[in-house]
Amino acid sequence: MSEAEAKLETAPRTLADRALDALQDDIVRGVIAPGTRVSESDLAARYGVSRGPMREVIRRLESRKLLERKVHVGTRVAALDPARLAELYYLREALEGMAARMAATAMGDDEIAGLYRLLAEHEQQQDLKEDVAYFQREGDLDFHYRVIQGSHNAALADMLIGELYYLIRMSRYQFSGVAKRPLQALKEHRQIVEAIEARDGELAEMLMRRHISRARRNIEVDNRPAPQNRNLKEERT
Amino acid sequence: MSEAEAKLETAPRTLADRALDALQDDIVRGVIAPGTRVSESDLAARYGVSRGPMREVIRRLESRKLLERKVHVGTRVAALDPARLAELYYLREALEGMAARMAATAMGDDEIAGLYRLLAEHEQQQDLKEDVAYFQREGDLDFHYRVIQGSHNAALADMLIGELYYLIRMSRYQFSGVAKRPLQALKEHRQIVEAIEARDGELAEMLMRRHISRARRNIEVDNRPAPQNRNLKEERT
DNA sequence: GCAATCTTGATTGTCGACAATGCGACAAAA
DNA sequence: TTTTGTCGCATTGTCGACAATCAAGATTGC
Repeated sequence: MSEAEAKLETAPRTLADRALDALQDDIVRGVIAPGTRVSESDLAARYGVSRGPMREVIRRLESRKLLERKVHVGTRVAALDPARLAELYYLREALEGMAARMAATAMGDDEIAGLYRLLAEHEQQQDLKEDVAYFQREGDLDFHYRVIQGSHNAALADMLIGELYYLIRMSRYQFSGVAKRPLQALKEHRQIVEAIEARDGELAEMLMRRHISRARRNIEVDNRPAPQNRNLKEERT
Repeated sequence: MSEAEAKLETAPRTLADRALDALQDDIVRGVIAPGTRVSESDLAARYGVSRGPMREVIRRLESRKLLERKVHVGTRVAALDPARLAELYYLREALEGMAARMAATAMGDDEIAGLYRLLAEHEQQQDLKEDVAYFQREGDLDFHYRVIQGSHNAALADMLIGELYYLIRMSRYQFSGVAKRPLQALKEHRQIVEAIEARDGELAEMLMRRHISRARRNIEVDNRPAPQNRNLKEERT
């Protein structure tokens, strides 16, 4: 499974670590609905630990913005309104753009070859046309993970994968309609890889930013819940 | 004091919160030297709390990368080698570039006026030429804080101010030679503000990125400790 | 003299109990 | 009927004690 995050066996895992993974997974996958109020005791009982470790878990997930806490009141699972999600996509645009730029100069030839192999896999799955949305969902993240890692910037990778992407993954379970333009997205992926192979950092950054910007606009028009004080008549006409 | 982060009085503060602020400040200001090994009991005694709240504090500072922890072994204060610091500046370049872009369209006229006032203050202090480095040090951060807030992107501001800037501030205490080009930096600040006033997001982003990129190159040549396996002769010639 | 093993000390991980705080229900008064 | 004050319960915040683990020094055998 790719969800294990490929941790080294040598790292000893504590009760809190296991509970962290379990709770995080339940939140990301929506097993615990967004906005749900959770109590320390309940969570502790649910994951078979005491309140001590569970408090640690809560603090860590709080700093990852997966939980929201009010002192002396309680904790609830984070809820992503479309506005907040759009904010996150601006973050992705900036950070992954930089990642693509750095990847163009820092990636080894073997890594680039791996990217091409991944791309080929996705294009083949695309031909099969079965469960496209799901494969594309995970495959898309795989692609982005690789580019991020390819930047060889540990701080950048940590911020993206260790903090931002949990929320992105959660949003994909919350708002189901994600991979609506898989063919176009795949083309854009290929363009990005080609720019990286050409060692053209500027181009790679620009393409990645456009790629993510389009994804953002896609979700923005998708869930258009509260047209605040704007008159829609003009557009409709 | 500006260090209080201007929190609302209504937010109740717990023991752990106070200990967090105190320890964080001691780490950022270098009162506890980078790399120092710290034990939970010692810290708990030092800040007058029990080990429970102190463990929470440690977990939170760990996620802010101010502490590094190994399970069953212990915790030590983060040490910033120049390479890691450069990584952080690439993050700043990406994120604050985006912040400047968004600020150009999102900032209100009053906020822009405030930016100009701040700029005027700094230029006046610059004229006095007394303790330039220190003023510039804090003033520089004030400027960047304002642009970040001006983006009106809560997630972006939170990531920059709530996570990245503690490390940046710490680096300024660790590597003393920071504000080596205050006049040039001030000119660049003014350019950025003018781009924001002109509502030119693209230009504001470009200028901010160049501004931070120059700061990065500045620290890179400053502390040049380990030229790994690169031959410097060609560049020197 | 050197290496492998054991023991010891300290530190972290975990747990249950107690104190402090906030929220909601209920009742009483306007 | 509405509002306000009070009470009680549930949840969080805090603490001290016990168990598990690791690092280092002492010991023993070769």
